[in-house]
Amino acid sequence: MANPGRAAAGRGVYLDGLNPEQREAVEATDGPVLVLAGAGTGKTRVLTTRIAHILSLGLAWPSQILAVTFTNKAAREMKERIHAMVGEEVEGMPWLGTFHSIGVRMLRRHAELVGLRSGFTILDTDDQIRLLKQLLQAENIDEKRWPARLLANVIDGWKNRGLGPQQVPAGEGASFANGRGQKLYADYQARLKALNAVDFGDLLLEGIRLLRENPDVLADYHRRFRYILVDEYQDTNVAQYLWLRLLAQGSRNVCCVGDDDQSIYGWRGAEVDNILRFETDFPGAKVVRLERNYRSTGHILGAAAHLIAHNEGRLGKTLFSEGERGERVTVTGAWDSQEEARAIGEEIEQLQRQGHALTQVAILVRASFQMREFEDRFVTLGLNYRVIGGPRFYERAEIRDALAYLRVIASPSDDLAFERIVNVPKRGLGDAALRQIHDHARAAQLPLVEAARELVTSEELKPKVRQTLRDLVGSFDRWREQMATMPHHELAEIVLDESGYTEMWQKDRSADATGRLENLKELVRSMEPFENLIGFLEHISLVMDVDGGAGGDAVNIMTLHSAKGLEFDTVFLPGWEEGVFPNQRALDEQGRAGLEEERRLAYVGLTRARRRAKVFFASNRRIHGLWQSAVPSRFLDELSEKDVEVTESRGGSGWGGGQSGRYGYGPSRFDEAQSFGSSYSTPGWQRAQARQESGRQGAFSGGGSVGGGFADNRPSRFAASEGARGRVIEGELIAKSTGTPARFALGTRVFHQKFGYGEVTSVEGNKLTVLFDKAGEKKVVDSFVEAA
DNA sequence: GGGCCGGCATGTGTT
DNA sequence: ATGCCGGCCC
Repeated sequence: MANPGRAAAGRGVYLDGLNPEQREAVEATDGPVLVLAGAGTGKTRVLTTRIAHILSLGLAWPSQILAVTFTNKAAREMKERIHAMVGEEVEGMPWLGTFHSIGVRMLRRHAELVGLRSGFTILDTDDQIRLLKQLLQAENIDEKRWPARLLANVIDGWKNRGLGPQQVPAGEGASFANGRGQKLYADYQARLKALNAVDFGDLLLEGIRLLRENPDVLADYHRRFRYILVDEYQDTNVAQYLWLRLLAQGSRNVCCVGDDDQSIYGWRGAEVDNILRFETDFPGAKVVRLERNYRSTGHILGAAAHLIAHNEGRLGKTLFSEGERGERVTVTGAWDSQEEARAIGEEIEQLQRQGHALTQVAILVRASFQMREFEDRFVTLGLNYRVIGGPRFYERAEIRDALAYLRVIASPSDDLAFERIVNVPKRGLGDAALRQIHDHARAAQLPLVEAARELVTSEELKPKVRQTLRDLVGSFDRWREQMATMPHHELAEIVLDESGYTEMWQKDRSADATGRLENLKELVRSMEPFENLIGFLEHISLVMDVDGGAGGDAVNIMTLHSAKGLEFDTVFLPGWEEGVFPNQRALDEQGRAGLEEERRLAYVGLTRARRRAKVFFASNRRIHGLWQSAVPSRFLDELSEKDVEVTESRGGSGWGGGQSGRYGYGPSRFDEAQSFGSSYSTPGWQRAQARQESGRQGAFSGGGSVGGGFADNRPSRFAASEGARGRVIEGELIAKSTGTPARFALGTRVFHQKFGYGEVTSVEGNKLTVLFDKAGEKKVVDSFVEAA
């Protein structure tokens, strides 16, 4: 099977350093393979090395490999890593990307076969909902009772399961608006076709239809794709599974990598069953388990393993590590959520004093409302933090408005974009005018812009409205002409200016207006690298993400969901209370399945930690403005005792337990408060109080600009810095092991504020291991020591 | 057409 | 407690 000619060049160099299981997964190129890759077992490495291996053996050309991921970030990383291994060839991997980007690629090539034209637009959630709203209005459905948002979810759910309007089970079509769900779905699809548009779900669903209804096209892809690789297989939904299965029927060389224990997206349509059933779906499949963990210490793995063992219906893996056992997982109770935040803040300051980088610390919460407490606390302490996740750049209203202008310029038939900005800024083209344009468009079978163009030559509109609309149409014509002669980012600036859009925000005196103007500038800047406007718009319809700078040294705050795939030295896991985590709604709506997914989420959280995992719970928490007392999470009891240390909250008031049984399960070893003395006079507490008084200036002037935390009406450092940055990506979170020249050589004598004098015994990028004369061996970041 | 008030929900979130 | 949306009034 190997092609000796190509294999000769540097054979197997890339295989060095793989463990036997990883190597097995890489080398099993033929037939179906399922790689069950536990947390921190080198999953990405296996995937990328496998591709390098296939290329290096000459088994396939880069263009003959289909490699799918869920996120752009994952695709980007994979590209980079393959590139590092095999060089230029990766440029020729046109089929490495997200399910959706590959879906678009296929649909654009064969658009006419599914009733589209090749230049179809891709609607995002916002457009989708506005469209559905129109349909609901047309049907006279009470939007209060049946919100468009809900319908969008219902339709997405159907699409996730690979169901077209005709395939919706009868009972379910009735579930929305008294049985009108299915009809609305059908109407919606018809509207999309009329608009020459698709939504995200269609990118797969129409892809499936394309392959099913056109055997020649399918056969073509079968010939093309000699190898198929899928990342995060546990997150695939039914539609993705069907799509993959169709394509994999060709070569049958399909390799899926995933971890059933990390399936946390069931609520979004992911089917754990896909991974559980792999061997049935692909008979003769080889299953490789990666269980050797390179990330976490023994105690962390032990606690996580014991927890996840409470789930049924797993494929079963047991992670092991050859590293040290390390520190036990700590469990700390606090009186309320404020004390929890205070205790965590103190532990972080402690770590900071010991020389730990804040980028290596993360707080992982179940729900975003928990973040606020930490933000407040950290602002008070002057501790830098960054919130990862949250509203994304391209979802901001001002960005979407600006994009709508550009969309209308690029494709005059984009009615949804036109509707969005026809009266933004306010120019007197309200509902009445828009309705007239709509009516004419429907009668004349024209896009809205064209209908408007005709309408202004008639007497139908009021003179004032007619003039405004004529000007607007004229502006779009002018901008469209300029598109040919002018760099697109300059055009964007002109459009925002001449349309009055920039001015609208300049006049706006609300607190976030400056931030929005910043965002618009950032948008214009982000357009520069693209070849032209069309290219830019195509990119952002699929990549609703912007690379934010990594920012300075700051604590990472994010949800457990967005932490998947990341790792940190120290992980704080607050809010382990019944109702919060496991989340009550997950239990109510999904029962046992919901509980198991919550448990997997806990497992994901624990396994993000390399060296320290610190779990917290509070007895009282304010939820929706009401103080509620809570019971420690059942997950606490599911951590193995030998791996856990129950510590005292620094605030020291314990949690006043004794409320177990409220949720109908047994007593907990965390019910009793006896291990928590009331020690309000601990040094930490005194210091915290001192800080609260004197430390205020630190909150506002302290350190880098990463910290946000100002609520809406406070000075907009938040909006201007963090706000513009949006999502932060993984890249910088892991300490660099190469690249930066080491500041200290082995054997150098150094001095550390806390540990005193010592000698460098190992160097890993910016991380040093130092044998201190008094304090013994410690790992420190190089910026915290100086040459002695 | 614009601004104010009241009702309602308020898990996780990629493409 | 808080924010968002829709309805209602000027």
